[in-house]
Amino acid sequence: MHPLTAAAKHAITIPPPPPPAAAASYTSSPSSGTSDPSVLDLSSAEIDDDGDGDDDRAEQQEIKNSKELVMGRAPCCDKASVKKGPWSPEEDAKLKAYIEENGTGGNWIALPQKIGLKRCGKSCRLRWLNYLRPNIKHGDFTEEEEHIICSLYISIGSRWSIIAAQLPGRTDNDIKNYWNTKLKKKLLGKRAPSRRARANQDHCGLAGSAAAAMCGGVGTAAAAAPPHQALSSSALERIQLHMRLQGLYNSAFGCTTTSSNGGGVGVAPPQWPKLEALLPSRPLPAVQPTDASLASGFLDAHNAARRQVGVPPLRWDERLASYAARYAAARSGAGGGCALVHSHGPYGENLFHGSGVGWAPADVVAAWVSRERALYDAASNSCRGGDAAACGHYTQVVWRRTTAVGCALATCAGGRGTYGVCSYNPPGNYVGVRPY
DNA sequence: AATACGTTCAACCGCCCCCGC
DNA sequence: CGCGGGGGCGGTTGAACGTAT
Repeated sequence: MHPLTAAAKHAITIPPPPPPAAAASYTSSPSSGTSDPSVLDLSSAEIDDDGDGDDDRAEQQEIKNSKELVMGRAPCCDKASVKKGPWSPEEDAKLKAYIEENGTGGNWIALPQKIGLKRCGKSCRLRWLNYLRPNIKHGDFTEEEEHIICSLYISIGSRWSIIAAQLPGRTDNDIKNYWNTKLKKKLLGKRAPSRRARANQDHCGLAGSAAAAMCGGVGTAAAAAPPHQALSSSALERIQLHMRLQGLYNSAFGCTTTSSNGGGVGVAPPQWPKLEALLPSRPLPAVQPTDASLASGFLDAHNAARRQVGVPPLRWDERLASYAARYAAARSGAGGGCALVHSHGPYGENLFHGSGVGWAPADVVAAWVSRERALYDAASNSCRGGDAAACGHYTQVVWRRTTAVGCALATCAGGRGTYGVCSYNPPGNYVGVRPY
């Protein structure tokens, strides 16, 4: 049994992330054959056997389509009779009025027929979710929103729906567009090649900016490899972007990522955030507990959760508390950005960031425990809903072999939020091991 | 003024997961 | 338990508009 790498210390059985996360996965695997995201498996998904995966995909799709025809599976909607393209104000009004009056009825496919819209149900769903539903925000992303998007993108990659869940009023589509058209360029400080330019680069056998870089002579293993062993261009682009972002992000937002330990190949992968800790704003008066109440507040909340699963209580450890306090101070300072980036220290670690001030220790622990407890499935020792990062805080809180905890709270620079750190010893969240 | 090039963003496509039967 | 259908999601496209030459 090996402990997880520092990067994954706080979470268990994280599903394979998209290539940006995999890009940072040059550390050795502590537990081969697992879903450990720190393993970049170049031997499988990203290798295109004949250098033209499109042909394979087309062939597979053809086979699939013929099967579907034989089996008589109905298409999502009759493409011949549905309207496509931009929505008219009349269509918008029809859809909005119906949903506001009746809801979706739990069946998007049937909805357009009910209201006489010549649209695919999926198109209606998208139009409602991305444009018509109430409280949608468009454009004008704030610096804090940019910060959250960048922090999460670096950690979890292009999981736009998860990122959108942390930004009330924003849609995944909006965030995706904003990232691709503005934020990525802002961070990289370069212009993406036009489609026309990309088309001109296709003679290299690869498309996209990473491939363009290779055509220009940037030496990489993939560039040197014969075409049939090349990584897909999108994967390479995301790997390259991810590596560059780790460095650039530090200067842009004052974040500390693993690349600061030496940078580039060989460093530990970036931290996977615990997403529920990015909580919406809660305007409360600033009431900082005394040191004693802070300790007992954290300890009591932890031990209440542990009692519920029959795990022995933790004791307060001043050394751990001091470690947590130093890191909280550094991270909440002007250069730290209050980013949810782990310290890579010797202890287990849960991080918290809430907007505004006035968060009590019990609130912080509740943010880790209250929802995540329901997400942890003891039978399978994994998080429900497919998001394996979703219950890592909770499993650390109730980790049986952890005996001591020390925590700290700090106010983010400019009073723009509260940052919390709990350090645990011995650390928990080992792959393949049940918390209790 | 005309054309080429770049940017934005709504919408579509297709894959995958989950749930009900 | 397997299958089919619906919903969710990420990737991609293309029209509209802006800017540079």
